[in-house]
Amino acid sequence: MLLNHTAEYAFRAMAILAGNYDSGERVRAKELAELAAIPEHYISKVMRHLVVAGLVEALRGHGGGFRLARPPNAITFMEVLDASDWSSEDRRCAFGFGACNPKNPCSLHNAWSQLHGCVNQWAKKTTLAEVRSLEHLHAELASQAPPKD
Amino acid sequence: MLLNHTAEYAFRAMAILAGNYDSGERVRAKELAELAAIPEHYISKVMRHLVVAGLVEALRGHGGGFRLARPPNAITFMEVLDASDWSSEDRRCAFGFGACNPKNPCSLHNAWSQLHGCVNQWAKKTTLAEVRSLEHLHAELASQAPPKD
DNA sequence: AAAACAACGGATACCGATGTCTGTTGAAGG
DNA sequence: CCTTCAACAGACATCGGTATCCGTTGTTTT
Repeated sequence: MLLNHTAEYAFRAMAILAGNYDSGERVRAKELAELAAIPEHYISKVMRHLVVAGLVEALRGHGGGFRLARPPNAITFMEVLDASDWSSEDRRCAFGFGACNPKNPCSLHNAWSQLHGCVNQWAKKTTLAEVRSLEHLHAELASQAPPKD
Repeated sequence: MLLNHTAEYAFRAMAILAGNYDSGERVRAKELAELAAIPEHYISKVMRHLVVAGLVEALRGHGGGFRLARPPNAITFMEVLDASDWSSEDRRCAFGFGACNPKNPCSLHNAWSQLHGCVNQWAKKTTLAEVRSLEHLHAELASQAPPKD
């Protein structure tokens, strides 16, 4: 798999919260766990990372729960990855050579950079607004004359 | 990290073998482990996957060792990933919904597809010939007048 | 003030990926 | 034919990410 569990859980939780952002309401951990298919007793760990990273706002007690700290279009997936202690490790050489750099690259440097570059680029430019395009997508699909199906 | 250890080890080993392809000689597991910084007793696991996948040719006994089964430019990183039981899981929904598809997508479907797409595209089009460009790279750097450094 | 609620935080258990060890099989050289 | 070499194969140990549990803290309601 491309992401570890924690990072994938974070993606899902953020997707739910993004979809719920306009309502302004908070989502409780238990609900969130169910909606995002995250183990109920594990979600607190996942959310904690997102909270301390400042991406999610938490409130305790009656009526408490989680919601995005910013609008979805102001939160990139890169931030979510970083929050989930998923280090992109751009600088680490594939061979573990400390001295590996563009001028004195290890033999994997080129390919390795390309791979990381493509993921990082995606993560930096894609925001949580992308997940909300669902409604639009549905709307578009519905309004457009279906090809032939 | 982007890849699990086994997959990364496989990348490194293949890079070494690719660099050694022209010589036609085989590389013993012990050497390979040292060159690719793979735990000496773990490398047999890594290499076996590559062998059964038909990417690497193994020979036992005196003068034995490993070498690529095909020229580097005929082996894509996707094949290496597949061999390392790194399932790209294109079809799996990020939410675990069996019914998730382009016509009835989950809310992460778009973003998820993009991410996988970018990695898969890279892996499919990039071959082990890429790692050999090292020599060329060095040659180019040497021949070119350095910009200003 | 008390009770209910819900996130926080640490301690612990679990499990699969990773790493180690030992013996076996197959190939080449003497 | 025997020895040596080196990949193969499986059993076992280890480690870290994952998951569970439980008590604590802070907030709201009554």
